[in-house]
Amino acid sequence: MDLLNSLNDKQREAASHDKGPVLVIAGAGTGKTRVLTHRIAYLIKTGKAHPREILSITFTNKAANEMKERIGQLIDYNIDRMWIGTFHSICVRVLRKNIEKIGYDKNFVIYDTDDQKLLVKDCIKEMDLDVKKYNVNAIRSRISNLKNSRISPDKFINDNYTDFYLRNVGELYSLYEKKMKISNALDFDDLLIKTLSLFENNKDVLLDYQDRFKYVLVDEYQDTNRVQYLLVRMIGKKNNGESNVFVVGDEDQSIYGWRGADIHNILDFEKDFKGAKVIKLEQNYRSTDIILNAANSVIKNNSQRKGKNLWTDFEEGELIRVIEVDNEKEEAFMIASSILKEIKNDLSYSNMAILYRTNSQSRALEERLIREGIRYKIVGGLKFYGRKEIKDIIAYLMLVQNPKDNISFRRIINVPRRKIGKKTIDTIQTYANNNELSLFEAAYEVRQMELTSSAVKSVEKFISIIELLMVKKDAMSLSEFMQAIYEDTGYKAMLESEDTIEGRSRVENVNEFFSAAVDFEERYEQNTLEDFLAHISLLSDVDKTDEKANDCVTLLTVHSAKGLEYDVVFIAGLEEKMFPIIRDNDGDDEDIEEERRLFYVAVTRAKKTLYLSFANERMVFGNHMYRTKSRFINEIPFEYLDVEEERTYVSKTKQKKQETKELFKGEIDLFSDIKPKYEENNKKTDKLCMGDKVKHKAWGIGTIVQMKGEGEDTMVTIAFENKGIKTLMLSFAPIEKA
DNA sequence: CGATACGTCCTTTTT
DNA sequence: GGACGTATCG
Repeated sequence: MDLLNSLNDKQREAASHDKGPVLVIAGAGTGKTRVLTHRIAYLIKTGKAHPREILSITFTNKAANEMKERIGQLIDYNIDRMWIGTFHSICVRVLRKNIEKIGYDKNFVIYDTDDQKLLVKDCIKEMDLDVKKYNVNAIRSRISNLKNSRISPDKFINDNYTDFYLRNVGELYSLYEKKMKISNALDFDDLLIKTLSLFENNKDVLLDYQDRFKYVLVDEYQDTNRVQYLLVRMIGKKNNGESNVFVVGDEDQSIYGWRGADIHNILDFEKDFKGAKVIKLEQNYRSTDIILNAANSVIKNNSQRKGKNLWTDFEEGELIRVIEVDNEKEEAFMIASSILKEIKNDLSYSNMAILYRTNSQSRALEERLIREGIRYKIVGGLKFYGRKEIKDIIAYLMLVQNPKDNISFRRIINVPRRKIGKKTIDTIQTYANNNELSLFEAAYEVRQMELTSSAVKSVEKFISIIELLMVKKDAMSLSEFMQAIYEDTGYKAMLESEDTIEGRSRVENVNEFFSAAVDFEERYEQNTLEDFLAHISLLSDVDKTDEKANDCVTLLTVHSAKGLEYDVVFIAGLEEKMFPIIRDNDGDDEDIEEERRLFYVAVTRAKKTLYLSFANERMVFGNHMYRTKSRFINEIPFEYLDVEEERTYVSKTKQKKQETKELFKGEIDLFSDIKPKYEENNKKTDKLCMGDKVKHKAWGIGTIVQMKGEGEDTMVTIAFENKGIKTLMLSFAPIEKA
């Protein structure tokens, strides 16, 4: 069949497999997405399955969309009725239809990690516990772990009755669950767990889905957790003993153990699904021989693996460049310089990525990239949807969608200011707690509470605003409704009256959010408010990055980089305690193995060129900390490395650094056509000051609203008339006094 | 009630 | 070095 002609033998064997469970062990870059898309196309084209009989689970929505597209290119069938998406989005789909069967309202909302934290905080306060002893984040992740292990609050409390601290953790867990229920809200874990219990308690519902989905495919199987495994088994294993479960994964790329992912799911697949066929894909089509050998040498230090060895037909390629620097600023400098050098080799920015272990590393890199005029985009980190103004608008949306949502209620009852202060809110909260009501329900009975008449009036006014919006919701399209929210609540007036730099950039953000809603409306048929809310809360960081931002260097964590590839990859911060991250007193072997897998993932993102950098000193919380080279660099055989840079940096005197800077300066200037001469610019520092009008080459006229730093490090924030607020390095910005 | 001023904690990684 | 919470004052 010519559909499968372009595949190699192993890939074809997997794609054309008929009935029965299959585990495809697919090393990095061995074409697993090809196998998945071709398999689906094959199933449909040969008539083995109708699109609606296929359930395909991916790790991100982006991966789902790409797969859909690629299948569409392979065959000429309508595949809209196929289910493809992340575990979470598929569970939402199931729950929207069936959640009433397990005692929730259909209009439930999804709480993200921030919402969860607020809720945990509430619980700690309500139980009058010491905030210092009960760390919100620790409790939150503990609750998450317990939920995923399916340990109930009662059981946990009983098991730990003699331990004061743990017993309280159990009580917090219990209270948290109670509050979630009152708010008719589900957290990320609930989406999976509630689906599981729905299936367990309603066999008929489960049977429907078992019947429907003849073929179940799961990508990134190594990163599934216990609950996800159970879901796959439930839907995949039919009553007649048949199970057409097709999972693809790579135990060497299992990097979500901390989130409950269980590497044993993939290691034990053959036990779990009797008669499973195992197919190994070992030919890599991505990286050079040297990069691959380096990756292999590192990962073989792990014990928890099935074992495989990637190989390639590709040429040997370049040596891996190791860069040793003094600190994170120099690291950023060296990376930026190397990017500019690579640009010379006909590579574009979009072919390059900088990977790091923690999001906080992006700042130093970013500063340098701005300074060198290198376009970049950051995946994750400062999250658009995490901004106050966006969260506020979302809270309004969520409250109208589900009035029981207490977290959202609290968030916006006094934003914009409505003269409803802490005391009033506490009173409502107490009343709500005593009567087992949600805050919104309690607010209706505000007259029964001991409050001043003006407070009562303010609360009632707030209620009527929300009530009106609830009516409007059903009469308007999503985007119209969002506009109504913005105006009716007074939020728009609040932002516009602010008239500060931040205020204006908030207006811009809100507008951007609205255009995202319009976009959503046009793109999807299912485009109600609840669809939109589910959509935005389930987007992954990778999903959120702007595809349209063209020709940019990508900055992202190694976790976010999973599944992606670039010609040139920089891995930054390769120091002990950084990558691998080792927290003070736990030297768990399993943790180190996961870190090593993470490094393996990072290395195998590179197609042609790989840079590894480490700093001898790094700022942590504003303290200088000495660092040593990561063990992972030492695990790569020396013959694959080019450590020349090390010699450049043998001396740590300032003079030596100057020399290196000089060395790169000439090259940098070659490419910086938008960057005027450095010296000339430096003089601007003296001339310009706050409030001055300036003219920018690209952005036109603007006003300086902030200046930070001195001399060549001065940063200016300029409010442009049409282009918004930008922060620039004064010494490099193409601006002049207007 | 709300604005401002300082102290404390923190950081893995994300659906 | 920054987000967030508490203290203090207008």
